[in-house]
Amino acid sequence: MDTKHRILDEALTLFSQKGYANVYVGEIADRVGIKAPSLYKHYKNKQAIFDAIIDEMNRRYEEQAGALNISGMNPSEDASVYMNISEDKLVEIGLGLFTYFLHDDYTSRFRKMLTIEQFHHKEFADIYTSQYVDGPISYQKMLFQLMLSSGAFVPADTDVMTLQFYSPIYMLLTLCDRDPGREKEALALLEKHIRQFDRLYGGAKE
Amino acid sequence: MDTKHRILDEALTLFSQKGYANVYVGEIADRVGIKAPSLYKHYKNKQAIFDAIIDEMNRRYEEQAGALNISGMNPSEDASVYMNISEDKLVEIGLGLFTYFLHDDYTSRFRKMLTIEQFHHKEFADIYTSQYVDGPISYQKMLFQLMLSSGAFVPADTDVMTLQFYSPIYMLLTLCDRDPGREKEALALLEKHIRQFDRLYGGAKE
DNA sequence: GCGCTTGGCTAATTTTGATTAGCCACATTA
DNA sequence: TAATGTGGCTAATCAAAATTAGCCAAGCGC
Repeated sequence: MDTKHRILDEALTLFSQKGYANVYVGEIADRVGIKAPSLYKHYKNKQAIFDAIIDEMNRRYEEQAGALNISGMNPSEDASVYMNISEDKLVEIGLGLFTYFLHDDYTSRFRKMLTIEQFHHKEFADIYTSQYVDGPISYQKMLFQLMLSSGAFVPADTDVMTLQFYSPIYMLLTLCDRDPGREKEALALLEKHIRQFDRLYGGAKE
Repeated sequence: MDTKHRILDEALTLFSQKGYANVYVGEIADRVGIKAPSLYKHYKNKQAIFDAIIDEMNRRYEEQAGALNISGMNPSEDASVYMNISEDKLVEIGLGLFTYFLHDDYTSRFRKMLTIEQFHHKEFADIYTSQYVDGPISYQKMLFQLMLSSGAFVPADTDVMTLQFYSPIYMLLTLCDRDPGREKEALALLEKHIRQFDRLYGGAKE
């Protein structure tokens, strides 16, 4: 009954490992436990499977963007919540973001697929950038602005602060995508980074 | 006469845009200005073209590593050269690295190819990591250690310092690979980052 | 209990792209 | 200048994958 979803799921896994062109429909079928021609009962052709993955991705993206708008853009109710954000809290935020991105089942496979296809399809490049660069950065920036305005940090350019906070997360994320064995090392380094970050910028605290 | 090189060159360009599997030998031939079967006068098959690119890449890599060994690993002659490294000098180093990586004709295409193929071939993942993560980081780290030991910076964990210095360069590099239109913005941000970095860590200076 | 839809299968068929065969012109050289 | 090697071309051929045809069983609504 949900063979249709299983197909998408296995296809995404394969596309994220080998890229669209290296995956044969027979391979997808195998994983699902059916024969290749049966796939065509569910999708018009290979391309349609790919497109369905993109659609699903867009759906989730909008869903998530919506959620962020509610919880993120509107915390003006009480900015002081952020004032006393502790070093530990910052570590939690940073490592949480990293861990979520790295391990979330869907997200991580999708990110790898985007990585592989980004230079081929412009739309993928755009999605990638908004999802893994501009998105997180604008969210973090908003946080830092709040924290700054409530005096939690030494005054500084928030663009730079955000860049400095986030880019290690990003770099280590892509590193672990390539080599999952280095996750532990990455986490340790990331924690040191964030504590150091807090020390460098948090001079004005308490 | 040097059709053989032209083939490699065009192939690399195409592989870096679409990935090995999406490039047809006829396409490479077209670009070179010959017919597909003529390619086989120069290379045994498509795979051989690919392999030749890798070989060439390895050749350059070793060449470059050799050069670094001479100019980089052995500057113990006079560490004090680094003591007074100025903010401007640091900016120059950072932006120089960024600009070189981004624009060097061969390097940039090769990096994109690695990006596309990294999850498919483990060897590529390794090359990528050593070339764009571990390599630059260990080099930078060495620099910072020298600078620290000569008192140019406030004492700090060099792993973290290096991570913080380099990862913005890395992130913006991959951003510009995806979207060259953002180079100017990236450069400006990077310069601000490095000046800020210097301010944060350089407290002990002069 | 019958006609219909769903989703699976096997056995073609088609397409596409890589590769080979075999011919030819030109240049080099013994 | 004949022999040979090089690098190009057109016209096959091959192989691999995608896709289609056509059959069948199970489930289901009337």
